[in-house]
Amino acid sequence: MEDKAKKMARLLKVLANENRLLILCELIRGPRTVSGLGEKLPNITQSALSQHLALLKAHGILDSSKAGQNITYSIADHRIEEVIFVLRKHYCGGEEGEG
Amino acid sequence: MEDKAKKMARLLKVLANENRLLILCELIRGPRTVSGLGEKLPNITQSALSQHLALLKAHGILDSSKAGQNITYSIADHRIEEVIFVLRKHYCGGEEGEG
DNA sequence: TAAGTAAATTAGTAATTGCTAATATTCTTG
DNA sequence: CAAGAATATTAGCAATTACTAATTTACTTA
Repeated sequence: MEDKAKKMARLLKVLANENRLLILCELIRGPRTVSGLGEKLPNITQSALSQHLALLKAHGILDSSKAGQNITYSIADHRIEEVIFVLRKHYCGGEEGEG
Repeated sequence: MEDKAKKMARLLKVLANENRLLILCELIRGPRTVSGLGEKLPNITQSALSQHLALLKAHGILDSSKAGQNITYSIADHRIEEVIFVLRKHYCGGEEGEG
C-alpha cells in the first residue's frame, strides 16, 4: 500500500499544476500540435509549454508524433481522462468544456 | 476555466503527497483519532501527522471533533472519496483496502 | 546554403514543500 | 496544583518546483 500511495502521489504531483491541467484539458478534446496548444493557452510561454509537455510525456501521460516540423501531442494514458472528468464533475460545477 | 484549473491544481497539490494519501485512505475507512492514525501509519511522525491533518482540514477535506484529550478526524468533503476511488481503480490494480 | 519556423534544452532563480527537533498547549488524573 | 498523555505549533533547512531568458536543434523553403 505504501508503494501504491507513493505511485499515486507521483502521478498527482504531475497533475497538480494549473498549466498542465489546462494542457491536459485541451488535449482531452483532441490531439494538438505544440503551436496549436500555444495558441489556445497564450499564458504559457513556449519554453514552459515545452517543459510541461516533456514532463507529461516522461510520465507516460502523453504521447507525441512528428510531422514535418510540427509535433503533435495526444493523451496516451486514457485513465487520466476519467480522473480529470471526476475532478471536473465535483470541483467545477459539473461543467465539461471551456468554450 | 483558468480559475477552475487553478482551483483544481490547488486541490491536487494537497492530495499529491504520499503521507496525506495514506491518511486519507485510512480516514475513508472511518473516523480516527490522531493517535489511532499514528498507530496505523507509523512512518509518519507525530509532528508531521499533525501538520498534514491541519493542512487537510484547512482545505475543507477533513473535519475534526474533540472528545477529552483525543481529537477525531473524519472526511468532511466526500467528493474526495470518489476521486481517490477512481485513482485507486486505475492506478492500484483495482484494489480497495490495505489490510 | 541562408533564412525562417517549430520545438527542445539549459542555466539560473524565487517560491514552495516536507520534514525534524524543540516547545507549547490542552486535557486528565491524583 | 503536579505529572503525564494527546495534539498543535514553531523555526529552520534541504529538496523540489515553475518559471524566464537565452540558446540550440531540427525541419522547410527559397
